[in-house]
Amino acid sequence: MLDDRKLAVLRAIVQDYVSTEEPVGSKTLTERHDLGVSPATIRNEMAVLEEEGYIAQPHPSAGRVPTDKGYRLFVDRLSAIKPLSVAERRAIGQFLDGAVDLDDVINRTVRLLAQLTSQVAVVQYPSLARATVRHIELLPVAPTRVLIVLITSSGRVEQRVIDCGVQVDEQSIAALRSQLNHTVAGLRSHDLAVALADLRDSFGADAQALVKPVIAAVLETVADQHEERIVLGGTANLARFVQDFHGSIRPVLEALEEQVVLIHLLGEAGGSQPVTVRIGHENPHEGLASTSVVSSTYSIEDQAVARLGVVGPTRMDYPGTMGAVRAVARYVGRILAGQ
Amino acid sequence: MLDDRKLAVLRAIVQDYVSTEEPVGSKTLTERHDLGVSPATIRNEMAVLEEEGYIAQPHPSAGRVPTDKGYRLFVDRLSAIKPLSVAERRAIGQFLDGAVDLDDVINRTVRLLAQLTSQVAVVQYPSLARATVRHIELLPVAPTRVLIVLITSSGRVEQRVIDCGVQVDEQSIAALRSQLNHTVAGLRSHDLAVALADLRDSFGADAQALVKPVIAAVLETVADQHEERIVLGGTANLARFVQDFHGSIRPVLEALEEQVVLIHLLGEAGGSQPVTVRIGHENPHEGLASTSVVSSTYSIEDQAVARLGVVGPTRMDYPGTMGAVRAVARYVGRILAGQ
DNA sequence: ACTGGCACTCAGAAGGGAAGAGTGCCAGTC
DNA sequence: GACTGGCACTCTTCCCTTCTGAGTGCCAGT
Repeated sequence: MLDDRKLAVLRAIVQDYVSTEEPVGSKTLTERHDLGVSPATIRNEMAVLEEEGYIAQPHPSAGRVPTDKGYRLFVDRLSAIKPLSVAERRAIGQFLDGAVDLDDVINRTVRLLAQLTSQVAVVQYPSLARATVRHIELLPVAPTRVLIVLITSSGRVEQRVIDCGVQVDEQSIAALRSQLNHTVAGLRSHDLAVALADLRDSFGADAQALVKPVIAAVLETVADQHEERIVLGGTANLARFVQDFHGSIRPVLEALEEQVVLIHLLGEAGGSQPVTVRIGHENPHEGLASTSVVSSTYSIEDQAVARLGVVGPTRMDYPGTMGAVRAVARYVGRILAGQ
Repeated sequence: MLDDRKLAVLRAIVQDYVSTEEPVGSKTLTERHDLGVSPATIRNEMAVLEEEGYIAQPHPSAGRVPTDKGYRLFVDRLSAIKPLSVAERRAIGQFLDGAVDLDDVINRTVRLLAQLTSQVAVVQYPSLARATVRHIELLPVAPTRVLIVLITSSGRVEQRVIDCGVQVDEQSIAALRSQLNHTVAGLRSHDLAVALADLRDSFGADAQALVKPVIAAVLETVADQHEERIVLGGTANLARFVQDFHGSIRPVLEALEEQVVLIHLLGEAGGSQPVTVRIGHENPHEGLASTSVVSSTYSIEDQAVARLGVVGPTRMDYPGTMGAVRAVARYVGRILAGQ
């Protein structure tokens, strides 16, 4: 359907539009790119591209602008991820190496990504579900209340206070703690659930007032996918793209404030590609219809644990952004593995 | 210097400007407010107010707009904090009552404040320095590494991993843990530092490899004022005030992204007033020169622990915002005390 | 299949009143 | 002496028109 020259024209349009922010016409296109044909020929090609829905005209006598479909084709077939420069890579490494703990790594990552891409960065904390439980701590904080602290292999700490209803003594808490830790060691999600259920049933009826809520809370914490923590940074960068968002960045800011939206934003692990791109309306949320999300999974010791990415206008530098996201994802995984 | 009528005029100007978003002239002023005199008289009063620096003209033939100084006078002498309606109070209570833990309380608070005031909300986590340490937990996470978890009376959990350099055994960790907990019980900042130093010296030379870094880390964590966690919400509301910020909300968003700025933003406990207001240039940061910050301390069981507030354009409804901030601060303290 | 040329369209800039809001000042009134 | 009505003046804002330039589609010619 689309011969090589049409693809070359589309590529040129995307590149020009991204860098100039202005609809691109046939004449400027031939001037800036060595396509070897005249504007008139380009016009014919453009007419076809428009008919097929890859480009569009903002108004009748303006140049062309890529559509979501056009960007999609560009990302899939017309461009390659652009590796970062050596200097950039070194800067990333140095910046992340200074981190002292998990929180610090995540915070630094989000700032780094935002700065590197001049866009909004989103970083998810390493997932509980895929991590193993390293330790469970139980602490009485009031006569009937127990604080549960859960430490995972990814260094994440989850806490929760439960109320047992009845008075609980230090001794039974200590007993339960040691049993719990013995049971959970190294287990992942499903196996953990089974093992904990067994453990719960092994306690006598008198201990259930304590054991039952504690184990329920542990299971809930582990299973609770909704508790995914996500950190956002670089929202100020949005201000540079007011025009791309039809004059108001409000809907975008609103979407980014909803935790639920954020969680779905980064999407699922995208099969074989290292970097996933969601363009415009491919995004799940209305307010993000004119944004694109470039995201990637990061892994700790070959275990995919979470995702990170950036949100920007559909008119973004895809190759560069993809390169930055990929590079940062790799480094973060490496840093976290070392901790 | 300023007689009652001039004050009445200033009050009317502030109220009108806040509600209409437009410079207010002498004629409209007499139409909307029952000042009992003609526009010409008002004009004379306005001329004086302008000379004194309470109001200004955006351009020669426009109406008047309050200056920072004008707002200041309005807040200090011309208005009273507006209590929330019963319905609003009930809504606050219900919304916050649903919170399950500290994180949830803080998150709900920030959302609540943002929605209630239609502005950007800022909430600080209860301060470590003023809280007592409820429990310290030590967990070996690797041969030479120990995870320190610190639980404060305000329900906050701080974590840190340290590397002792040498291999440490479970037994000495357990011993140190029980000693630590025995020592810190109920102590606040300064006393805690002294007690911990004593404790450290009481250990033998062979144990110092473990004891020294652990105690140092505990002290650091407790003393570290910079680690104040602050949560932000409702930034989307900024978009509504683009005009107030000379066309770009970028500097504001940037300022709000800097942790350091945020920490200084809420300011210090403001003496006797329940609610502190910082207007325009009174703010410490350049980017916030056309915003005002309304903040308040919140207390847990009469112990002031942290602050919360909102950031909005200087052209804001001060009485209403102050009422909302005060009410939320009270409720949060109450909720946290109950947990 | 490509190109040059031409007529056409339309957004956006530039210019020019006209309207409207607001001001300062002054002379007159209570 | 304080207040008011009136008046001349100053600006912004809005709307209208005009003009320019970029860009298009189409067609006949190479």
